[in-house]
Amino acid sequence: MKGRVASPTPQNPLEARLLQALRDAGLRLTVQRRAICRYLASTKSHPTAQQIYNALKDEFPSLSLATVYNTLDTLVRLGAIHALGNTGDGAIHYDADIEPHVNLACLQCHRVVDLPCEAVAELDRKVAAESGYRILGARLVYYGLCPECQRAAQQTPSVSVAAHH
Amino acid sequence: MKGRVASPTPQNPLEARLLQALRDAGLRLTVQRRAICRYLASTKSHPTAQQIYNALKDEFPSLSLATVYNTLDTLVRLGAIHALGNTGDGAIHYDADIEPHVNLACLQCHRVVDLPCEAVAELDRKVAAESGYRILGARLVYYGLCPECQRAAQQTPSVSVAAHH
DNA sequence: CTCCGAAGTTGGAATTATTCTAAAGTAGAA
DNA sequence: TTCTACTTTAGAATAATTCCAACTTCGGAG
Ligand SMILES: [Mn+2]
Ligand SMILES: [Mn+2]
Ligand SMILES: [Zn+2]
Ligand SMILES: [Zn+2]
Repeated sequence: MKGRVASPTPQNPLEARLLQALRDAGLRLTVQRRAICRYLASTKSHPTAQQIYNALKDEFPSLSLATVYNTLDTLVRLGAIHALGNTGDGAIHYDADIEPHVNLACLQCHRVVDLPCEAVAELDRKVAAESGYRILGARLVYYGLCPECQRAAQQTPSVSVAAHH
Repeated sequence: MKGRVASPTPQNPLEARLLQALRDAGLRLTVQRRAICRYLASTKSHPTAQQIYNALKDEFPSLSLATVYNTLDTLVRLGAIHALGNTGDGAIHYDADIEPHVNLACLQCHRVVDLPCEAVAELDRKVAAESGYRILGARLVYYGLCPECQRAAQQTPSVSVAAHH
């Protein structure tokens, strides 16, 4: 049968990689960490800590936002996920996909999408070889206005780039 | 003679570009904005708002931190400088050099240095051509431990990556 | 040259994402 | 099962950034 509550070996390879990173570091695989890893691996939305918390609090009512922050920080320090930074909404967005690619962030709607790009792999190699740094992660983001928000801006040409208030 | 108080046409091409971006946008070239642009163009240190403020407050005692934030925001929105994000010190670092290059951020000492890289120009072109976004800026950062901080970490192997407190 | 309105600056208050804390819970080795 | 170091938790604390309303400055009209 396909019953049983939880699958000990996750099908999602992204999720498996995150859990393995925790294991390799000698850290415990708690329910909370599993849930956060599962959520990170399940979405391409580049979520913030608050978004992860909101997505999980129904299933795990005792989950604390502090745990989400702690886990994200741990995963970033392990190099298992990337911290892309703020996209205009004041919160840091995270990316569980560490395969070489470029991220496009919209300053208007705050969404982040991926752009496959072979040149990034070359970049990774060059940085690893020449920088002398111990690299933990990358933040490869181009920011601006997505196609939809550009259209929306044209229909309401009221505020120019110079306008503050 | 080489007297006179201020040079109307700055020698630094980076500074000239920042001022021209403000002019082109129809914005006023105030003393504060000039000073902030001059400082941004004068350093390769990828400063934060507070660092810029600290560097200028002796020369401009009335300068407000709010003005530094406003000006940085304006320059970012014009695409004249890049917002690289937080490097572990909780503050956003800015880069007045928008020529294609990679930035290396150290999570320990919070310094950011440049790594020239021709592959980035290709990346820029690809993103401009294929993304459909109106690109305002880029945040091309690899983060980790700089050579110096790696050495320091070896001599004090007390706290591993797993240690929180 | 003087006046006026828009744009810009200022200091301090307000906001809020993130971090800190100490107490309570639990994974996992033995 | 037992033990303990590692984790989680709720809430307080921190501090970067934004907001605000009053004041100043700039550049053009008259
Ligand atoms: Mn991505
Ligand atoms: Mn740089
Ligand atoms: Zn958008
Ligand atoms: Zn360092």
